[in-house]
Amino acid sequence: MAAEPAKHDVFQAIADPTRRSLLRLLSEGEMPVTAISRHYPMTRTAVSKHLRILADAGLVKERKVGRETRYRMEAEPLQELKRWLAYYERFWENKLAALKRYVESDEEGGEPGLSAIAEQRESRTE
Amino acid sequence: MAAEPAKHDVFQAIADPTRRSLLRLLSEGEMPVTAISRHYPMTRTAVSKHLRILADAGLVKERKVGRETRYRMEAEPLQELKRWLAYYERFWENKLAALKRYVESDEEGGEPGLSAIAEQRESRTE
DNA sequence: ATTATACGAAACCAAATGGTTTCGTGTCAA
DNA sequence: TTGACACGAAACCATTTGGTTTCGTATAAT
Repeated sequence: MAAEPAKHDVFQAIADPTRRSLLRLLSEGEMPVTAISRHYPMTRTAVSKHLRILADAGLVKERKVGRETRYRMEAEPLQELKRWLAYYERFWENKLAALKRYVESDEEGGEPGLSAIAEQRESRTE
Repeated sequence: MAAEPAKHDVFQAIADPTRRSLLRLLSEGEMPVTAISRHYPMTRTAVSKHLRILADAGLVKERKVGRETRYRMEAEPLQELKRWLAYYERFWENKLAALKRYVESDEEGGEPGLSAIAEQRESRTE
């Protein structure tokens, strides 16, 4: 019972720059298709298809008002992205913490655990 | 001077489920290509191409050791995703806060500002 | 009633994507 | 030195993607 079919997932939906832009635009409020498409250098139909993909991912909802279809953003599905990301945060946080220790100790001899960071900081100049 | 060419961006890189899985796998540690590809129902070459795309986005780094190429994860570029996401968090947080107020007040008459939530909670059974 | 507007569906197209097989090269092992 | 192993490059292929134009239909305006 329940649950959307979700033919397109959130990761795929936000992969396209135009769709990310659409999301941003709609975050300012509901808007009908023609008004939306005025912001883009492509046909209304193309924009409409992007909106469909966003809708499949649950990131926008449509509402018919007279002869127009108004779209609005739905941010909730982005929580999945946030959860996914949470797993990886510790990795860059560890590295930042290590870097901080390294800088504060201001020693030059690179301890083994920090080699990756040292390498990164030197990656310029051959 | 400086700055990666970044032919592939992070959003596109993580759009593919296989690549997300690769990232997860490599988060456990450095691994050579053949070992990596044993986890997937596709050829080593295919995996190699996914790794290339991840590398283009800066999400993995390679290191040659003897005849093998070992890959490791680099989480930092995911910070871009985090920053992107930060903009949208307030939207679902607002909604959650509104829902909380709604539930706690346990009134039945829907105030105008909460119509979207009411609608959402009733969306079944027409 | 007629015309104009707003939109989606359909058919179509070029390019990108995700995969394959085949082959060449560098490196380790006998 | 002769294999065997690890890998990437290249050529190729089917499907998906991002876009177009054309058309039909519902609603609003005259």
